[in-house]
Amino acid sequence: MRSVAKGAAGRTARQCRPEYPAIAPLAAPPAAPRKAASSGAVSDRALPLNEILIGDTIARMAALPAGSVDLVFADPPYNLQLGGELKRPDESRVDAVDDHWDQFESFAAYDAFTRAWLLAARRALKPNGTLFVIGSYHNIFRVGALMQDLGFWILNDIIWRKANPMPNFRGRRFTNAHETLIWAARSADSKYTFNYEALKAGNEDVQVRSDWLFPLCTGQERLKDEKGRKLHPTQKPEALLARVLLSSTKPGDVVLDPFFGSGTTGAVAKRLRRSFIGIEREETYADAARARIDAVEPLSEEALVAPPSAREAPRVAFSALVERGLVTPGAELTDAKGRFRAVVRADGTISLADSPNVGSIHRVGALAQGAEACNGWTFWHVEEAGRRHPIDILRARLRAEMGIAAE
Amino acid sequence: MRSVAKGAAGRTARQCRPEYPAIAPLAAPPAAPRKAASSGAVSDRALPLNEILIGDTIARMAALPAGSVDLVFADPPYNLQLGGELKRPDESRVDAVDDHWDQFESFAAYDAFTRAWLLAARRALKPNGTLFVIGSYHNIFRVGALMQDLGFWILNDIIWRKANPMPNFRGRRFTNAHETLIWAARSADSKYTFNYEALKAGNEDVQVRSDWLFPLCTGQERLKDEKGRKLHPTQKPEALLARVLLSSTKPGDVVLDPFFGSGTTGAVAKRLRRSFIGIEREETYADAARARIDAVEPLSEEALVAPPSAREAPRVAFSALVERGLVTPGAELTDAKGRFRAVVRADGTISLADSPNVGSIHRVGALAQGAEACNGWTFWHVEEAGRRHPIDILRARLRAEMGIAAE
DNA sequence: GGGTTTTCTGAATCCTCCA
DNA sequence: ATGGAGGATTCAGAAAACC
Repeated sequence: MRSVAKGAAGRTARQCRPEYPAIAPLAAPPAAPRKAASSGAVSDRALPLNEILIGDTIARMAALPAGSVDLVFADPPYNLQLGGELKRPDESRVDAVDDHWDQFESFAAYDAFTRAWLLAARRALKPNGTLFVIGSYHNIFRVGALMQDLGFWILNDIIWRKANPMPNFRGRRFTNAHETLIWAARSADSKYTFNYEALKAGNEDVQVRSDWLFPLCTGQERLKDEKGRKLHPTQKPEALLARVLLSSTKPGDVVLDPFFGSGTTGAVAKRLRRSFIGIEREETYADAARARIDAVEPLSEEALVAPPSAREAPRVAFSALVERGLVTPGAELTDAKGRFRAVVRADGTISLADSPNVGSIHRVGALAQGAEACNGWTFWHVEEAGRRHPIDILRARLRAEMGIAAE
Repeated sequence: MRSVAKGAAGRTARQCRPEYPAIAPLAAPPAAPRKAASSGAVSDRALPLNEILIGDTIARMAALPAGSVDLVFADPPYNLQLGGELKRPDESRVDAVDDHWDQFESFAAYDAFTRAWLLAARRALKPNGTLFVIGSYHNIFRVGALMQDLGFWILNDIIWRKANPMPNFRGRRFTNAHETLIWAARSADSKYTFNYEALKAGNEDVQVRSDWLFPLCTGQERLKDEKGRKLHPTQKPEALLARVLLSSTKPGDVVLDPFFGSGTTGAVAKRLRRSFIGIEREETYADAARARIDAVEPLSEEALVAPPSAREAPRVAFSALVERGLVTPGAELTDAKGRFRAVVRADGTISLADSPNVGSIHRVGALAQGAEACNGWTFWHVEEAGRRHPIDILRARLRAEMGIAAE
């Protein structure tokens, strides 16, 4: 890593890892199972896939079939309330976001607008769909509270830590160095998509945290107009969208972006072989987005195949191991240190030695330790060739035999 | 929608506020600026400094003199959606968690509670006071939106990035690795305290960002009960509070914590020579907090001296330099590169070479560059011993002569 | 051409005193 | 209250300009 071994304390700024977290270029199981995009369902055929709809986002969303999209990614107006112009210490002027679409009469007006588009987005979502919204302290609290009011179930709030934020020029506040994303399911009982294993595998085998570090969208990636000025005031970095789509969608899924802008969502969706629906009010932005997306080459399908996911692997009962002969009834199971012993029964239950207790590998494992719960697959071991292995090994062997890859 | 012209844009923000509910009557005594804690003002004498008040926080706050505290730090409860057991703020049970109406009911109850304590805190704050609230996605959005509704002016949202968060055991979400603090002034025109220079100096001379990295409160710092279990479920790390107090208060300031809990705010306030007022409902916590705070030794005053701050240094007019002979009338001033020249006049004004312009060092510096504004102290240079120095050097010399430290 | 320096810019609620 | 003036204030990264 770095050589900034400065004292124990290590303050904030310098402590951030300079390198950006690698995005696993692979994230999701094969597209096949979810046939959303290719199925012949009526509602699907009505979906304007991979198109940019021009007009009022609420009306456009209302015209989509209900329950038809897997993910909504929304980057709504922030309702910045800027004072006079701001200058840098060198007297140059800061190019502020003063576009008309970011101006609202009042918090009440902003709330009404927010409520309306959130409702429309919720209607468009499949029951198991999820929603991401990005914002700053100017608007995100209002958005989050309204989401809760409308029945969205918040899964995480996520911090986009900007590697290179604009400083605070007057020295009157902390550098505003992040934006907030809220990730929510359509309702509390949604069975949403979260590609946990793939994310973890792409993150040096540790869980991905709720704080993400990415640089701003600058340089070549930033779209420019014919005069070389930034085309859109708030273009988001593709890396951010890639993390969003890789974490919460599968290839083939449909992503709706009701504030399409420069089309980052569409570009990343195409690259990652997801479908998108964009809604944008301004033709100028839509035209630029279309050209941008046309130039994108999708990644190869192999690049998008996920590593085997334990969670999504089909359940294999211990009894199946017995049935298939990977464990013989009467075999002895022990814990890792050989302190507890149990005997395998023909029905796939096990019985604890020196006790009348019979039950599942999990239940009996818990009983043996006096614990409330226990993962029998990793607790119990079998001896093979003089070495102890967790029975999870046998399960993996069975899965391999069955030719089960990922899902 | 309004069309906001560039120049007039400044008023946008202010126009948003009038329609919000009127704030509780605030007598808002001007409160002798800094020395509040030590001054003999009547309202101050009534302040229960460095005490823990037992009881309902809203009632207790209402009994404090209005406009009497410099900072409120609040770590409110968020008993929502946790563990399937839903409680209203008054501790009554909410029956059906999945009932949408009840969910709404509980949000409404939480909002009412939040609104009430925020109003009470606002009343207790001095006009130039600020408020920190810490929370997670369960409650922070509601709190933030209500703060805006009540007229608080958000200065920053701050992310406490946990160095060692609890992992997500189910693998169904991102590791919840942060909490959010909202920092807000009592109103948009508050002249709040922000120790910018000191913070920057302690951060390798770069501005402190809005994302702070601290470990959880563990080990010796974590209070334990007689059975060795953690005494309080959400004890905050002292490092976090230290950053809060060091950034937004001066020694001697009064800090109110309406959800005192294990007393971290009090312990840190005492160590940093701030006064505190704690409010806590549970005697057990208050007892532990009292013992904890009693054991704290305040830092030496020297350890708390603020570094020199240009902003707070006494004003010295350029004419004073002329009067004292640090610059002689007729001396030549140039910019750093020697492109512009001006001559010092006896009255402390300067005249631009080859032009009829006469005025202050700032005005003439701006004129010379064709800029709108200019800091003459750093723009203009004098030559001494063959080297060019900004005239700011002379000012520093005069301040030293006058024996003026930096406040 | 290659290495170094300068310039430019990014969702920003960004000053304060005194007359 | 309001206006004018004093004078305080920036980090990282990429691109352009300059040797």
